[in-house]
Amino acid sequence: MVKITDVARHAGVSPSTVSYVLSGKRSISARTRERVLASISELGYRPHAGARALASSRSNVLALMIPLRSGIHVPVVMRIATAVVTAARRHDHDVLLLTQEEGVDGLRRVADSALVDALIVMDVQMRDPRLPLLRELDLPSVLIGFPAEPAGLTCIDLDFRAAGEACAARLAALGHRSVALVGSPPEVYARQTGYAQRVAEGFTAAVRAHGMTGEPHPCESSPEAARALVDRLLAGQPDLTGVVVHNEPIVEPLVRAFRAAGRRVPEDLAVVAICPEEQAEHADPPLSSVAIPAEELGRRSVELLMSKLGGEPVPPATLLPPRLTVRASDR
Amino acid sequence: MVKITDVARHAGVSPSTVSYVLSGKRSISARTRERVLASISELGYRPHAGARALASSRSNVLALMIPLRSGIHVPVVMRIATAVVTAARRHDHDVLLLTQEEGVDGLRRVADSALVDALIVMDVQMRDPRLPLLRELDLPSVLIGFPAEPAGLTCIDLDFRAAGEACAARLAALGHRSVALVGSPPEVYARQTGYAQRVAEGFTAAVRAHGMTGEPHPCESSPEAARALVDRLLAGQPDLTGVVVHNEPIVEPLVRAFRAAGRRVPEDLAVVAICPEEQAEHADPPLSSVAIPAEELGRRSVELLMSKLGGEPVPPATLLPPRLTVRASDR
DNA sequence: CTGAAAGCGCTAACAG
DNA sequence: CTGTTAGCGCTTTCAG
Repeated sequence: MVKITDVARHAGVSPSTVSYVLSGKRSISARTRERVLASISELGYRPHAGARALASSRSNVLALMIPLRSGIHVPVVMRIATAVVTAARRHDHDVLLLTQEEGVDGLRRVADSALVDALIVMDVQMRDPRLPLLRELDLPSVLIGFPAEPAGLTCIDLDFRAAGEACAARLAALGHRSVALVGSPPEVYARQTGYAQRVAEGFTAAVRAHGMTGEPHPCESSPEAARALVDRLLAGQPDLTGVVVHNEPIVEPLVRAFRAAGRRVPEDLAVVAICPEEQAEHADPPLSSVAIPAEELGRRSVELLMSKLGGEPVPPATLLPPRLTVRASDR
Repeated sequence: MVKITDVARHAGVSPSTVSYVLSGKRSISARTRERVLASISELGYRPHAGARALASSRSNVLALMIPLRSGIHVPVVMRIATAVVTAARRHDHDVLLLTQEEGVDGLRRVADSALVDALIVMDVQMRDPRLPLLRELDLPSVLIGFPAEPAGLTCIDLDFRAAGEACAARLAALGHRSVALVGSPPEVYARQTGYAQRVAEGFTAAVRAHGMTGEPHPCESSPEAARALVDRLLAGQPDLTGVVVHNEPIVEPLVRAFRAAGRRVPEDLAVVAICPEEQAEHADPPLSSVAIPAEELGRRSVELLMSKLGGEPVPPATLLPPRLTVRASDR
């Protein structure tokens, strides 16, 4: 293994000079920098991560804790994760993967052992058991999602309330009067995951504000559940002409179920979804939708952490505004 | 931060004794072990990962490189990843997440900097550019997937050839004579990803061996592509009565397309899928299928690495035998 | 602008 | 069965 003293000897400088060339923490004459860099690449030098972490008390690793549970949409989690990795690499950091299963102890473990410099936590619940730890830890952290009491934390998410509002407002603007929200599975509401509730709130507020009628309906993520809900919906609300869907796996089964029940989309029924852009584009018909900005969430989480690690202040709350793209599923 | 000397002082022993209590690398009297453990938990001691890595030249971290590309099925990747993390934790290791995007350089980087002790690489191509590095590195590695030339490497995967065979053999046993394989998207074959080819080979061999007729048909992962393929298939092979599908996202669109073309499943057409168990169970009708053993692949990859790290010999190739579960989609 | 040297916290000989 | 001690490879004062 080639080490910093090897590089120093080869370049005819001291180890500290090599270190400073790499870190840029003090000015180095152009000539010695050149020589050092040449030696580094000639010898194929790569600093030992552990040694560096020990000496500098910075591991250059971020922890990302991902959810495993039912009711979450896997592709979105995956996109966020890869966006986090990509963004972290741009800032010369790596990403350690933790699962929700590890819980509070897992976070404490990687923090206390100095394995990581900062934490990103996904799938935040209203009263998340991890919050006390995140507040007391002196490692910076970012939550993707908003708990009930975000004071003292840094949170980022799509503004789901505004998204729910925007979808309902869109239906109102098209002249619909009787609408419905097909929401996340009941267990997602039950465990008080914020985004599901917030969509429902935004939807309900906009329905009221625009003088429409209609309510949120939690729905399991299975085609059968979608079909059953369609039956119930049309029985209880026969004049229904507009639907907002916020439940990725059943977006298409739902459209088919309506079709099977004699409601064509968009001729008889307007559908607006909250789902990943790609899914909306590839649906039949392509869905008017509010996109879930997975890449942006991942990237900006990392950027927030980098600012915090750099000692810069960051906004405690970042709500990404919903962007509604009109496609072919509503009119 | 509480360190090993603090624990040692508190327990009235030397730092090395604390270290040995933790590592178990030499025998400690029950009494001092008790005392040390008590001090550890009382003080909340957690060894500094960097210091430990530096002193022991073991980071206790595994790298997992996941694919990002089109044509791979995200839920399976995610399941493998979480299985790897879970298994790694059982062996007191953590997992560093790398993306395919980082390529060979990424692997070299984490290896050379001693960030990780071992590597797991997914989505292996027939002639994968990462193979030379993996062969020359002195870090243990495991490939999930088989390249054309696996000599000198440790590989594990579902036996996709046997899976293709088993599906075709099942159709043969049911008396079908004219069959087809609906395979992965063309780009997956084009980049010589082994599993797609192997399914096709196994399928073709079994078709021939059982005196049936039928061929593999690559197919894009979109419902339109599935519909188009169904049209072509029925036009060119009107006596078709059995289909093997190996393309997760279009399994259900394909069944619907056949139905729309007047072929009910399973009455007019037998369908056998190669897909995750969960997907097969929830399809309509539930699909007879060969499961993709994501959890087992992740877990056993880790176990192989642990054996290698422990200096034990491991089999160079592990092919998990296909298990066909009969459900309602064939008869 | 550069060097010398003191640790960072832990492990693993070596010594008893 | 336990203690002493010499590093592991790097960063960062302190000195010049």
